[in-house]
Amino acid sequence: MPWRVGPADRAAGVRPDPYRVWLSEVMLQQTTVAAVRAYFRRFTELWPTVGDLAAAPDAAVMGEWAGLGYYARARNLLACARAVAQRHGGRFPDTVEGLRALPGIGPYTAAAVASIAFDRPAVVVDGNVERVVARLFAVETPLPAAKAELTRLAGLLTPADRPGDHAQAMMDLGATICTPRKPACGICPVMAFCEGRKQGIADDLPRKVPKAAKPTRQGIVWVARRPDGALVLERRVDKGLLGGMLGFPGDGWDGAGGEAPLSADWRVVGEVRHTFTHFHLILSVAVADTEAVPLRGEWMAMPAFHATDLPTLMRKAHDLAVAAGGAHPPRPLALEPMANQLSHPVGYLGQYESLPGSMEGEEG
DNA sequence: CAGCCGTGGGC
DNA sequence: TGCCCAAGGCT
Repeated sequence: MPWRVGPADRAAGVRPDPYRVWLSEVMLQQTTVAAVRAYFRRFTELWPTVGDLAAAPDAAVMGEWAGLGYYARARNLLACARAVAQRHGGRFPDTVEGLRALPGIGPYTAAAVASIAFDRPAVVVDGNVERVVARLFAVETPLPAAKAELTRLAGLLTPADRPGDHAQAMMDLGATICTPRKPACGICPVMAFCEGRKQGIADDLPRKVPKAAKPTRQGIVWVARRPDGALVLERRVDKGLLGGMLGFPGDGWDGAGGEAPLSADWRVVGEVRHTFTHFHLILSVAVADTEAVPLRGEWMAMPAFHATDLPTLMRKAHDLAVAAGGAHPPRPLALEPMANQLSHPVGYLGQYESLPGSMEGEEG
């Protein structure tokens, strides 16, 4: 990833830019590297410093985050940037405690930024580290109950020397070798010390409590289309599902209830299926061609609004509604590819700076 | 502290 | 195709 500092620079005392480390760590919360890469590039192009981000309009940041998910992260990202700019003079705190006090920065992100950006000996525990440590010490207690014990054990491994490199090495080990399924124990640099492998249970660790089944909800969104291509959209409240994001007015599929945003000849043109973290959704998409003034939301059109500003569920509804013909067939809109379809995974092995044990000194 | 909160890729 | 999953934080 672009925030990484090469061995020569690191030897010269160069540390990664805390802003870029923080931004990438927030984006990587519960999100894959492949999905993050294009977003990280775009954000740092638009807003090279935390001050630039702090000065950005809410709608611009939410629109750029669209498609990445967990939208509270984007709201907290902006709140954090503004706090750093206004209360810390544009510099990130260089301690775990200082970082932890900022919005959207929890135990993991505080430790990661303190460790990677400031070389503090913080104990960095993400899902990768939990897995690596559970296997190394053959911890059979299921998560999340095992969390405290895994953190304690991870602390035993954290060195005073080069803690930032250690943290990244642990996470890289989990991402590339000590993987959730079919770990590559044969090429693991620490296989000799792995109690899980010795006991033949590494593949099954860490154990986790089974998750509840997802219910299926149903609902509808209304897509009002104007002859000039404008659509009726509304900004969702800053909490809950898709909070703070643009969307089409909908009914009670999210529990809020509601009616069509305006009176018109609504036609259901199809349905969209989407799965959220804790439920499946079957969403009917109704379309009407009208120029009426909406009771909810407002008419929006390019360039102020772009389809890529929508979260994925709404993007699906948008694409279906725009593709559906009507009394006033809209001009064909060029559907831009979603940003995260432009990125491709690349191997991490070439980026290793160091790993404990046999991979020490191996450079990319 | 358990529930809430997205998404796309792998199998 | 459908199910399962993965680099947290907030309340």
